[in-house]
Amino acid sequence: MFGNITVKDVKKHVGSLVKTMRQRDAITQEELAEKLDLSRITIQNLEAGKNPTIDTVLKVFQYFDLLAGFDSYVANEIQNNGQQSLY
Amino acid sequence: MFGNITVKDVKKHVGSLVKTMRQRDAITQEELAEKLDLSRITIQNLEAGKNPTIDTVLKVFQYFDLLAGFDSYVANEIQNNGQQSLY
DNA sequence: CAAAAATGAATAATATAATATGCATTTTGC
DNA sequence: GCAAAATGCATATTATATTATTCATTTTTG
Repeated sequence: MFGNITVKDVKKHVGSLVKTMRQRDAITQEELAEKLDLSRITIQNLEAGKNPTIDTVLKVFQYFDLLAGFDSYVANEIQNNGQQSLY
Repeated sequence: MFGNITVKDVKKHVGSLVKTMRQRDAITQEELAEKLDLSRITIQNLEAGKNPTIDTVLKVFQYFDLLAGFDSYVANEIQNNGQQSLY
């Protein structure tokens, strides 16, 4: 089969999300980096789909108000998988 | 106000998710690490809410079949935020 | 179009994630 | 209860993410 998502794909998509949000708010990589106490290069690498730390990703998510939503997503997965279905 | 989710909180929750999935499948940290070509310490730190790379997180997600779902989540956020609402 | 700003990308230095090892504690299975 | 396995945690080393700097290219805007 094909259509299998790879880790690399997802990193690219996370980068695209950051770029999308940043452009929506019309701020530069430099401005975003300053606000989050990161360097412009880190933002650039993130947007380019490199391998950031989860801290970097979550700080950006927090800035764009995506953190609570992501947390809920994780909590939901725990709920769905923590206990085997009864059926 | 209170109830604000922090980056640290989310890292803890991601760690909890991994531990939950691993225990559901009844495999050890060592076994999971071997399968993903990571060390037991990396799995342990991940579960403990330390600061892993996104590669580590996504490899684990992939193993537990959470990767496509997460990718869809990201794609959805791009859709929701890429263009300002018309209303 | 021209100037300025922003981005992509490379190199080198620093900070830190990933790793190996060892040991104490906890959990599991008999 | 006891032995074995699994986990938590500490230190030291290695690999790599982050950073600073620089320059080429692209995009913006006046």
